[in-house]
Amino acid sequence: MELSRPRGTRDFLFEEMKQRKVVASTLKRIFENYAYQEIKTPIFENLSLFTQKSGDEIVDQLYNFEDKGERKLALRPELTAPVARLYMAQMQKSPKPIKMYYYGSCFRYERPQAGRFRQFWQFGCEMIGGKSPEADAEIIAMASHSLKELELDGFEIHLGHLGILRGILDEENIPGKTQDHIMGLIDKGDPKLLQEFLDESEIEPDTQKILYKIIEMKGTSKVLDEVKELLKGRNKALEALFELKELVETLAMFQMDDYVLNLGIARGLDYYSGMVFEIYVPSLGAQKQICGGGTYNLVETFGGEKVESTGFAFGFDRLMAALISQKKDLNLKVAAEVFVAPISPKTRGAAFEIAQKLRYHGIATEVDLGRRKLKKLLSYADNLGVKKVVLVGERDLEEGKLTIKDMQTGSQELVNEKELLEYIKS
RNA sequence: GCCGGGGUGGGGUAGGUGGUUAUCCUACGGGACUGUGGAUCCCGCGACUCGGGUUCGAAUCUCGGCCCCGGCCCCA
Repeated sequence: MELSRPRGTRDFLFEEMKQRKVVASTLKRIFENYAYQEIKTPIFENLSLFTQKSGDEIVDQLYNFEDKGERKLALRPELTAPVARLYMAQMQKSPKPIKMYYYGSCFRYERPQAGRFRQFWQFGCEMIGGKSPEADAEIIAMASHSLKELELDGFEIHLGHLGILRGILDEENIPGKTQDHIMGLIDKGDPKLLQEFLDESEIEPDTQKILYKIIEMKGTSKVLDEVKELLKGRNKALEALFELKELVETLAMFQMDDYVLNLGIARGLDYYSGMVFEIYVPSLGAQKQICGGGTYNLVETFGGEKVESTGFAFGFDRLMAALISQKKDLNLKVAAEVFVAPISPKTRGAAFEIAQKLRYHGIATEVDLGRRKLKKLLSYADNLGVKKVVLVGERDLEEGKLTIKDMQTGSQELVNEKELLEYIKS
């Protein structure tokens, strides 16, 4: 029998699960502080949900199958499309903006490597409707706030706007498909390939120069003025630039200044339309991106009424990898706070009574289930990391007392049975 | 899909020019030891990724598969 895990999957043991739980609950707390509400969608969807958006090519990158009713299904490769589907089906007439977040695993049929698995987790959010610089700013501020709360060091937020590049190309009457191809080349970050393509295209040399310059533009809000000069007379691109400028000004009101403007961000996706941002942790290596998002128009590509949305998702596993590599103290809980140890077989019954009492009062408690000797119990309790051991002895019980051992100091104290709860809680 | 490096008890490891019973730490089980024994000591359990080849003999050499690690492609 084959007992190994499928390729690209992982088991998470106690310690790792605790770390992941701490991080997930921190993110939940922050998102909820920004008035986002959690949703959950199915692990599998109709295959067409994903092919409609990204074309049939993606089929070889996802886990798809036919069920017994010959329905074509796929394990979800991401969560934006399912959320858009949910919105279309049930929320189109809900008051805007709709703010929701999700946490769940996604599946892609890819070659596993650093920071890349076949089952991976995304923690993200979508704000549907209510597009404004304020909305975009709040989202970016929330992403940044989340990482600060987790005390992640060395992350870089890169912020751009696709409307600038698209605007230039639109005004040159470049057809959509060609535009997508160019954006793809820009996203790759390989100047040679881009140049080769542009050389063969019919794009004016002047425009080409501007494109090259813009995708190199990085830095503080000063670059916006430089870009403005470059874009003289190109109204569509200027409009996008103005939007970005407004966003930058609004970010200042959200006390956000730790980002880099990067007009070379293209994000391979064709449904992104406006502001885009990505967050990197360079120390992670090849898969350094831990977050990506922006403004998009997905609902429209699904045939719904046009509504602008903004969203982003953390690559949860990469975020974990970054935090763990920085050895962040994640406030891990131990499995049990208290261990109840019968000193002799005769007090086992009393030990269960005490353990149940503690548990009903919300104290994580472990008790001897293996009829082991005291030495083993103390050793086990030590391994568990409990703070206190309640020693249940015959002689003490006769006087209505219990011995409580502090595992850190080794000191012991006799306590009245009735005062146990108070003593433990203090 | 491509390139490179790997895989030894539950966890972490030594051995690698072929040659007795495969090293050590830890964890686990038992005992010294039936109310303080979380210590110490003793005993025990437990592994060469899988399959083929070379060989009298393979953890070691060789070929292939699987999986892991790193990189490329891709990355919604």
